Amino acid sequence: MDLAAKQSRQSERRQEREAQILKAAEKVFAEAGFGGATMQLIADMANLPKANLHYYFPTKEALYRQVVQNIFQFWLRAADVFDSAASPAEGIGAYIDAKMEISRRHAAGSKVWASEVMHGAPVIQDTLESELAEWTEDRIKVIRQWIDQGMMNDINPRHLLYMLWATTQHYADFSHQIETLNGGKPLDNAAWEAAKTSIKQIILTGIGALPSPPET
Amino acid sequence: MDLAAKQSRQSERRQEREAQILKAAEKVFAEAGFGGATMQLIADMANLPKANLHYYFPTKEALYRQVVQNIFQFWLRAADVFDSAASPAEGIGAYIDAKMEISRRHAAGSKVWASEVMHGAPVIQDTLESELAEWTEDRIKVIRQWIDQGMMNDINPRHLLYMLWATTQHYADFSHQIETLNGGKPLDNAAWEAAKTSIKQIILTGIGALPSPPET
DNA sequence: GTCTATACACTGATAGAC
DNA sequence: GTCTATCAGTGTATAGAC
Repeated sequence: MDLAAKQSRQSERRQEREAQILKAAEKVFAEAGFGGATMQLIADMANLPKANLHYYFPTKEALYRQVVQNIFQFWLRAADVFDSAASPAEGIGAYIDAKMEISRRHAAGSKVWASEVMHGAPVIQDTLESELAEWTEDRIKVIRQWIDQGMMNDINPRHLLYMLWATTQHYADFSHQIETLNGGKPLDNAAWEAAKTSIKQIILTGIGALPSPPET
Repeated sequence: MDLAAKQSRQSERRQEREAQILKAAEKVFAEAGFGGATMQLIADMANLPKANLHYYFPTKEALYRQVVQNIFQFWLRAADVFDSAASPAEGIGAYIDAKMEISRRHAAGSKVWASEVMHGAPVIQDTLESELAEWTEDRIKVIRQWIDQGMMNDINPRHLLYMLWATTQHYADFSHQIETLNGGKPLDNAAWEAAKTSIKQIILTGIGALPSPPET
């Protein structure tokens, strides 16, 4: 076996380990917060000796930084549906569906992001100022176009975006409260569908993006 | 001076100190999380020696517990406007205004609450199961009545409540992100009014609680 | 590359002088 | 009642054996 192949195989093993650690770290950071999480807890969850973590990630903060960055990139990729839509009902509806699916499948990541922002974004402030700000301005332009074309009411695009973020991420960040109010059980398929339907009904009706509001 | 008066004066001083410590603790817990907060940081912010904290609150957890309980009682009291309303537009509109005012004036408290829930509500689980569950069921009944009386569309009351909580608390819990997207400055009076107006416009229109949707 | 043992800093909490 | 000095425990990070 030549050197390149050997390096490649080692690189693969390394990436597997890194992914394994990142997955465990995401869960522990979500459950305990940055300060409450310990390298010992993460190591136990990843089935590795504590010291090995420092071999793959030099410091606790570097590991945390990687977790948060991964989540943010995930958010961004999932928002592509917004642009390719022909109408606000289609674009915003698909965006709500996509974000709700993320809240269901990646609740831990959403919680880490929320915690990071709540504590003043100590490690992703630059990302907020550059990438998120840019993304937001672009989406505001799309919404403005829809308004100008008479496809929806004249609402404030920025606050509409905040409402979309808040409402969808609430089902991840406050999942424990929602479960408690659901009799201690996670929402089942029907309940998740009801949530998506309710959100879309209220918001799409609220911004005048539906042909005729339901007169049920 | 008799004994009762002396005890009363001492009790007053003690309550002042406790309030002083609780205020500092709320801020530190909000900024750093439970694990990231230290008794030293709280003592510094309250201008007291570290050991004195243990004189008023036996443990760090007891102090934290008191902070969270105070916040929850605050939430509950501020929600009275919901019941005394004659219509959904009036009741829900006033509830949105009240919750947005809390998000503006008590952002730190809202963050501590959010963090507590995100981490699985280790200290207020019983409160969630009893007081919050009861409050929620009562409000759902009020909304159901409004629907039955034809004053609003047939939407899912529970998910409407979650949307109201998510949207209003977002302005407190994600205030740092919102500030960053606002050019690094806090929202001014006009921006807060715009937020309240946008939320009420979308939700009240969305649930069919307004006489005629704005055709702007 | 991997893991054991350990260094060093810091935390929550307390004992005891005032 | 208040504060200084200190303890015991724990956390991150690393040195060094294998």
